[in-house]
Amino acid sequence: MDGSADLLQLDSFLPYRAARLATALSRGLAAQYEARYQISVPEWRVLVHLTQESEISVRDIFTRVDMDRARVTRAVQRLGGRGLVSKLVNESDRRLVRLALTPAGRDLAAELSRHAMAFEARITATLPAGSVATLLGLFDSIERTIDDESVTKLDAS
Amino acid sequence: MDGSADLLQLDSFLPYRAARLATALSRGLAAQYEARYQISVPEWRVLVHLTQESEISVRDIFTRVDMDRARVTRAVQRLGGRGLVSKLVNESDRRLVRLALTPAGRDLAAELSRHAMAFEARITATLPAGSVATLLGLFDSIERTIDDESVTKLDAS
DNA sequence: CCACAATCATTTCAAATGAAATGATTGTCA
DNA sequence: TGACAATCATTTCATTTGAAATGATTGTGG
Repeated sequence: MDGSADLLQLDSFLPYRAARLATALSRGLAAQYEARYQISVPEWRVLVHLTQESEISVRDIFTRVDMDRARVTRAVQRLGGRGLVSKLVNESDRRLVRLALTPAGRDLAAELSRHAMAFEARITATLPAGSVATLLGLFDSIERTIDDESVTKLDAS
Repeated sequence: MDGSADLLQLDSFLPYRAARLATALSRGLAAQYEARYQISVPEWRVLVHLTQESEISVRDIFTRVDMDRARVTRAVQRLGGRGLVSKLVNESDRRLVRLALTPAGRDLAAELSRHAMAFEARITATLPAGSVATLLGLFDSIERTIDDESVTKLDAS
């Protein structure tokens, strides 16, 4: 009856802490590449994603990388203008675009990857062994639960 | 010598996964209140922060809540216009503003808190016991390491 | 085969964002 | 005390964002 249960503790509230962590990591990482290579966060994501597989479409990227279509399109435009990414029409389905790294883009992406891995290594070096695996596993679980929740809602409508 | 070490695996890259998790949680939470109460994410943060302590300034909020001054100012303006937050001049230092919840703001904040806690409970219910404490502890460590890193850089300049 | 829905990428446009400038007030130190 | 730096909140302005509209192409049911 003391009412304490209806006061949210922001500092231990997971969505808020996740947002704070993501911002801190994103800023820390961007400090490694933004000024030096003139690459924005959306551009970084597109470049690194193109490293994973070649010959993919705009849709392939934005469904996996948590950016909407417009953001991917604009990042690709800037990267294309700098000769880092090539755009060809997919002849078997002319609605799709075939994106790929140019040689210059591949070089830059490799450079960015090195900085990114070094940054992550510095961050995780201070954590107990196995922490990253623990984090990734919990992140997976949480994302699945959120997906289920929104699907459930859609069903009810 | 096979070169695999210089390819970043995006799906297990902590900054990327943290960003994805934060977006998913933020969207899932916002779905609980945005449409129903006409409250944006920055407004939500200001309201809930005002729940923690009363009589605080714009600066108090944006230093703790990971939004810049302009964003806090604008959120407060909207909340003030709806009669949810009051703004008074701090007489002991007339540069500062004394922000506080109005009775209507207090009611709404309590309502939002309930939804938020219920949402978090649904998310964490599926996780192993103690997971949230583990997550928060690791988040703390990572944030400290990032702070140290940027401080180190400033020292060198 | 052909109308119509669906999908893809881009563009448009209004709103949000954040860095820098501004105005007001307070702290400092000579 | 009085000039000057520092701090607070707000505003300005150029850029970014994302929802919706558009145009182009492909899938589908009759």
